Amino acid sequence: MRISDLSRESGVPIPTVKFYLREGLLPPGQRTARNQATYDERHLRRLHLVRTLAEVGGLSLESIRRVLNALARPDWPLHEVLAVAHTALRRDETSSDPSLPAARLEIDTWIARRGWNLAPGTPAADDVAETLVALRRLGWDAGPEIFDRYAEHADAIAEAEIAYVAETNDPESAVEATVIGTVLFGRALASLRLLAQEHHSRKRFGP
Amino acid sequence: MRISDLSRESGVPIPTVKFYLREGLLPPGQRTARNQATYDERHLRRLHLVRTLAEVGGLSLESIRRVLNALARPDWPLHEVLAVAHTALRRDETSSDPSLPAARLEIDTWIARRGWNLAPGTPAADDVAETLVALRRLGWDAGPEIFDRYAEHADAIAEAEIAYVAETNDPESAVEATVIGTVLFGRALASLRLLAQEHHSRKRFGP
DNA sequence: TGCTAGTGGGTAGTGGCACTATCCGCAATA
DNA sequence: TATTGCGGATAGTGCCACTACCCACTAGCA
Repeated sequence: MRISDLSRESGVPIPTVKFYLREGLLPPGQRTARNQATYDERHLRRLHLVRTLAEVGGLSLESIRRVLNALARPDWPLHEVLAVAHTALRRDETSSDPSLPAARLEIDTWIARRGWNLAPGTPAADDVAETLVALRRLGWDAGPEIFDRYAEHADAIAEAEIAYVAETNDPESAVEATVIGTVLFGRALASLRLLAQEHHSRKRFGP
Repeated sequence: MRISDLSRESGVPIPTVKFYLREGLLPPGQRTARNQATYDERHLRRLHLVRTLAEVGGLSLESIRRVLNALARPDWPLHEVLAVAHTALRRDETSSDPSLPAARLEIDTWIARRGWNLAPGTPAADDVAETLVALRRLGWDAGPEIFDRYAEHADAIAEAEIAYVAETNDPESAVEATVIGTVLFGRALASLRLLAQEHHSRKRFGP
């Protein structure tokens, strides 16, 4: 399989494939001559993965690079991989709102009350704190309890998801399923929420 | 309130405020002279909203513009506003995968089986179909039922959300709450899922 | 053997997005 | 009166994700 086959099978233009190779998002092919190399199914699969994470998941190439590093370590314990994937998925900017540390403490207390056992400093908790700060800035008189219902459902969803990957025996598949699942089902959940909103909105207010 | 006050109160640099004014994301102030104008609380609030949708919600300025158009029509029936908000929130690219129409049909059938009553051609359903296509391209042998559990929870969440805005009497607040809630609680739900994943992963595999 | 399409590798250029800088004549304020 | 700030306009910046072009070289066919 040469670069043109890779391009045709995946629908990704050749210059872009070359770009991914340069950027290290795609490992180099097997060299057969000074200016020739062959690629295999794994390259094609990786190319699909990169494109899917970028287009469906909306990740930056930098985030994708970090996620792929997690994939390169299938020997890691699964919860390490999950942590790396979660960190990789975070967008990098940090809003430096002065009231964020206080909100973060509130969220930490609330998390503890929920009985969730998390590594201290988990990045996703910052996102929740940031959302709380944003709500207040927009005039909502909200405490962390406003997220209770969401947390309830998130817990049920996550429990099933973790149970699912725990069933998988092959560690490499488990790692990949974790990364793909985190991104793709995250997107699916968001879309399904919108669909459900539309359904209930129609039921209540619709024609 | 002059432009410098607006900037100081919001933390947004003056050139950026000017930029938002030019782009129509912020309505012009009350002119008091050829080169003077005053702004009020509503401008500050709008500025906060634009920044929050951009930074926390990750929306493009183009999406924000569309969302703001929905806000400009508080007389609309709420399910219209919701539809506009949902359309505005979609990222604009359309993956032209050849197997997407078929997947879309599968999703439509599945939606009907669920008993969800939706406008035909709802954009969010395309996103679900796209996710299904992506999963298959990555080797998952999946049908729409793979989303069953997510749909279950999304339904419960959305029902509570719609019930909440239905309680609000002031139509203007209801519209704004709808837009803010759709974006911010969407983000919160995603983060909470990651937190819950970490909790359950630790419980099962952790130290 | 000769010919041409294709290849890997490198450098440079492109387009879009979200700002950011600078300049101008005028207004406000000390 | 002098300085600071304002609004409006035009132009420039930095980043990101490609995309174009060029080169010497190779594969595959005539």
